[in-house]
Amino acid sequence: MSFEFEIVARDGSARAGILHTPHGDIPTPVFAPVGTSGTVKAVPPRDLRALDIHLILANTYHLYLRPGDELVRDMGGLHRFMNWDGPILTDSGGFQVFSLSEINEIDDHGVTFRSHLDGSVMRLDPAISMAIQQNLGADIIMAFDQCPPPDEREEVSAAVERSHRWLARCREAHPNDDEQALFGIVQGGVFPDLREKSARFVSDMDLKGIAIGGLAVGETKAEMAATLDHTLPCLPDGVPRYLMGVGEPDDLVEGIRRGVDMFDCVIPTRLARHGAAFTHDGRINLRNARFKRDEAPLDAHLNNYTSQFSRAYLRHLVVAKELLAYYLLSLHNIDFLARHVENMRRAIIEGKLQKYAAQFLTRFMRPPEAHP
RNA sequence: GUGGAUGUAGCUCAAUGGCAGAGCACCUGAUUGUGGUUCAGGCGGUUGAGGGUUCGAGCCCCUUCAUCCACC
Repeated sequence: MSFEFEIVARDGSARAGILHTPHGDIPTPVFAPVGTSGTVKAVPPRDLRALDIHLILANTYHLYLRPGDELVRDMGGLHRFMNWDGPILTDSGGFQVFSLSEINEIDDHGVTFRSHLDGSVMRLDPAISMAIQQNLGADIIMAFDQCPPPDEREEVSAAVERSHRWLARCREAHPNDDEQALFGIVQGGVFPDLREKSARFVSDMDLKGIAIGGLAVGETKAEMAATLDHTLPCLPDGVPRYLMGVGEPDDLVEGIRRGVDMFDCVIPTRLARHGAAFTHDGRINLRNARFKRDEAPLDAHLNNYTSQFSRAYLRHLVVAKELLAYYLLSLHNIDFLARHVENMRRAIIEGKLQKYAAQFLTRFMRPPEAHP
């Protein structure tokens, strides 16, 4: 059992690689759909395999609250529990503590909070997060960090220091990377000096992977790109870089062309729940009345299971709040992002990433009124 | 046929005789380390019809139409 990362091709700053994990190899760049409660909502493993998904993210915070990490452990671990035999990544639970729960107290040791489910008082700190993630048994686990608003310097600076101390404690609590690889997380908001400082600190920890956190949380796309420009050159070359919580199709382009290897995002399934779909001509909102009698499939340039249904029918399912709407749109949106990343991997190997990126962005970012 | 009640936005309903409103629906937009939510904005009216009183009527008076209920 090992976590080796091989880089198989480069195109400028972008890389294509293979990450070996106990549950299989992950071709990178890779996009990981996110699942609450240990499963990708509305899309079963059978479909994810059919879509050639190589990695999924499961949420530590959600599983900790329900059904509980010890139950998952007793049921044979997350892979067996959700019947997914491919690689799994768990987040630390920290982000949701800050975004979903009512914080009671944050101190240098950890966070006391109230569950958003039943209001009960809970505690999370580096050691607890490591223990939970060990019980869950994912292939890749994340350090417990603090993700503040990205543009308040004092708060960001304090969060960087705190996240660094917490990373050291995670390292102590999780010395064995053979079965589970621990990834550290770079913070620093939109401030270049803080990012550089954090990147160097995390790089010195000799981790199996390094994540860039604290982005896609309210800053502009230009700020995110600039932050990546400041951060990625400070990271070691031979270690996978993971941009957390990203993202939208254009963000994946910007990340990959700068050398990001891994992404996760809720957006394909969240958009599905909101009745929206990715297409090569941009995002569409199926609630729009203009699709009422549209017989075309969602995206003429992406053939998948959902293609056999008309936009008019899918719109009807969305408006009627039918469960099938969430399923079909999730399937389509996950497929869109997976194929998009796969195309970029192939383009890197062929030395044509910039050409692909330019063509993709030109179409995808066209103003809506120009769409067919 | 008699008595009573009710007629206001697509729907359900507000509005001392003083700028005709809300919720839902409909039409847009937002949502980036998951709760289908939520948020922001927009369209929407000859107050059933006709007449009268009044400075001013959705509201008061008369006529009429429609719907519902009760009783012949």
